Amino acid sequence: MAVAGKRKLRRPEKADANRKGLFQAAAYVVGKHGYSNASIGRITERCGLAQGTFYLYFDSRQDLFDQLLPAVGEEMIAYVSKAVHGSRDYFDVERRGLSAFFDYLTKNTGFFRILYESDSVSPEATRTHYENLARKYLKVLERARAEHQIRALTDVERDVLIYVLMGARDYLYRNLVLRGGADETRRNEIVDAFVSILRKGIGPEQTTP
Amino acid sequence: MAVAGKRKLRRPEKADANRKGLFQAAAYVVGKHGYSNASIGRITERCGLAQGTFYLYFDSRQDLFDQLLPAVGEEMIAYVSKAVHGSRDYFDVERRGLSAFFDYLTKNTGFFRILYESDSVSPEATRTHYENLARKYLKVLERARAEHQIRALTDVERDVLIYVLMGARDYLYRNLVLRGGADETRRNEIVDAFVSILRKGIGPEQTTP
Amino acid sequence: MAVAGKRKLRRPEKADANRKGLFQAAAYVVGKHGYSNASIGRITERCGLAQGTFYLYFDSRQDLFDQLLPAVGEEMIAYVSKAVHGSRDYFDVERRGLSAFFDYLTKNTGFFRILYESDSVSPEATRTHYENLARKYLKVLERARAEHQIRALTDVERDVLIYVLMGARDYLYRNLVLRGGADETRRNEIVDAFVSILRKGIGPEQTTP
Amino acid sequence: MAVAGKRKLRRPEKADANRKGLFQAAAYVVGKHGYSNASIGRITERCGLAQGTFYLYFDSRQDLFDQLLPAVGEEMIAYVSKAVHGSRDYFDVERRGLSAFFDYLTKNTGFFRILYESDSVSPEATRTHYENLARKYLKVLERARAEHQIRALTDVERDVLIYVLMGARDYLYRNLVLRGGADETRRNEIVDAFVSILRKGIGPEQTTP
DNA sequence: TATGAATGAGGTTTCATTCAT
DNA sequence: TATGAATGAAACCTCATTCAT
Repeated sequence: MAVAGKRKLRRPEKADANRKGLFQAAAYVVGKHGYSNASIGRITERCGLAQGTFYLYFDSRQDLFDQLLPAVGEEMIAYVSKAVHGSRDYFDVERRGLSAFFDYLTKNTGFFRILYESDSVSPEATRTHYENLARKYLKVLERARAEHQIRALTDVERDVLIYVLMGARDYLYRNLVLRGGADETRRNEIVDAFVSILRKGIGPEQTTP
Repeated sequence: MAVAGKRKLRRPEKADANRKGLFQAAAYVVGKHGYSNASIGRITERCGLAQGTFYLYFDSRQDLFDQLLPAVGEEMIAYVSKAVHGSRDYFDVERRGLSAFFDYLTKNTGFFRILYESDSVSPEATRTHYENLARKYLKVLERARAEHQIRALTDVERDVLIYVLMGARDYLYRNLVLRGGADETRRNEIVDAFVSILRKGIGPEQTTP
Repeated sequence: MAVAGKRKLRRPEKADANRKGLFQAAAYVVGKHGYSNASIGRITERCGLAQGTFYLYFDSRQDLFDQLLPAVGEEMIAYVSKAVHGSRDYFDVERRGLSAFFDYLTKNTGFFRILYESDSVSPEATRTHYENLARKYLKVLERARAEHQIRALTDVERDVLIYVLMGARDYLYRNLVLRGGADETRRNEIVDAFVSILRKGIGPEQTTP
Repeated sequence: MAVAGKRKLRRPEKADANRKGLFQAAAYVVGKHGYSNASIGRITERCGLAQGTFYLYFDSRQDLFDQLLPAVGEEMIAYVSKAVHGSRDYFDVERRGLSAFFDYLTKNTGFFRILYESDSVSPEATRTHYENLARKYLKVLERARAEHQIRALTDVERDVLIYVLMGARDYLYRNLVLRGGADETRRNEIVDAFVSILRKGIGPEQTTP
């Protein structure tokens, strides 16, 4: 006690801590039980606050839900961004990116559920998240093209590509990694196969005469 | 009365009708209000049955949810299958398939929600649905390969491809068609762009010396 | 049990009984604790039903409050009407009416509170009640005039009179009877004094030269 | 700073200002939303104080309510008193008094609600208010009698009269002015009709042989 | 087989009051 | 003296499920 000093939080710091605590608790609870079972009671209990306190930080349960995915989404994006830093070329970015995505979701299974249920609970939040994501993809693709690492794409091809890439990460994780229970070796195979298809497509072999 | 006959449904027929009625009502209500707001009351009201009657056909609300997506999913699959019948080659199948998928979801916006929320409400049902779908894709791919319309794929490439295709349909519809409000022209462009990427990939152009 | 027969209520009878039971319980609870403390829990507990059952008979708490005063008001009006039946003339009607009103409120102290708080809780209900009452007064006054028991009144005088009469009953009860704790003798004096003022007014005596 | 002086309120002055500010805010909030919706939060917010500060000036919410009506009631009484000053005779006092009462309530609709709901929230406050009022009436009547402007009244007649007058103001305002939406002309008619009834009563005309 | 009244747990939200700052 | 974050007890309402008819 005499030693302390550090442990005591000033008023505004405490407020920040509570807010963050509620976000974390919400992420945990929604990730584990789904939005519809994420009651205020469960959330506040988990971070040691009273139910009423919740309303000092959020207008309503919906208000929290509207902010949840964008908040946790940034974290995921940051994780993946960091992982792809220093890649050799565009296809290396995709390889590392998909791999890091698998990693992140494996470690944060909750994020998975937050993401997938968000669409029905808060379309707005979902839209924001996907826009954040799309912006990221766009930047990467533009640079890749500038450096002639990928072929020229029409505008619509580029838009389509962005969502194909997003969808791929999602579906590959859900169906092959999570449901398929893929170990590291298998995950690497998956990643390689994906990059191979992405690079070459699946058109028939050119028979050079 | 004893004479009657035509108009009156026999016992098992009536039971079947009720069961089907409940499914349809559930599809409508879940599609419109989401699983969590699909109360037994709303569902039974919509098909003119009493609340209690529900439990003669389903063990519980969950039991219904576990059966709902596979049931309505078959319809969607049938719709798409029919649309691709008579295609020229594999890429024509993909073209028509994606187009038909867009059509179906545009006409049956309810299906959309049943599908996307299903994952959190009944993972089992979702798994079944995606398995049905994967089987379909597999058959098509095998035949395409047999007829040399696509290049040779490793086993893992084939698995990856299947889920990339599924994810693409999902994400393209959600983000470009639905959210983007694409008209028919734009939808055709999207479909073409997708098939083009699928066929050729996005690797850099080969510069022939 | 073998004897029974009478005790068992048929379905629709029971529904009626429940509805009436809720009304009575509500009248009691509101009369005793006021509208704002008349929780659904208290009301249903008092008539031995579950909280949820309440909503089979009323859309909401407000819905009940919107119906409460008119319902109990009719009872009061009927009580007073019966008491004035067979009066000698108009002033006898007023005398007996006021007396009966005092009686009714003394026996049903709850009514008092239901009436006075109703204005802020359900203006609609209050309006309905006062309209019912005004109609009653009007009829009595018209007949009194037809039989030349009161002097000719202008239209606005008649309107004013009606509300003066209503207000008098209210204020005399509240201030002299209830608060003043009047016994029967005193109550009779009050009634007589009121009728005397009503009949003669308070203008200065005519000094006949 | 040390120099200052004028603008800064001394300690007790500031306390007084806060107290008065809370009263005013409470009058506004109760008048607009009713007692049951007059939360401490709303009241303090309106006068720019913190919630906790409330408890430096009042023991509890109830404590405030117990003082509110008498406080604002004085203002109304003062308004009416001023308006009747200089009247010709007693009936002129009643005429001007009723008229001023209508005026005051029309301008201060909030007072209306404070008054009518007060009975259930704080019977004590209500009693005090009506006693203040009754004293006023008594004085006026005594002088009127002394000057032979009204006929002789028994003690009980006088008591009854006081509450009939009070009830009349209340009911006429509520039902004919407020609900009836009376304009100035109509209001004057109402006032005149009331005074006429008050003066002459409604007994049948004397037919002088 | 079919009904629908009845249940009661559980959810979100409000708010008077306290207390460390 | 003044603050406002924190509390936690209700309150209203919904709904899956049961069961007597």
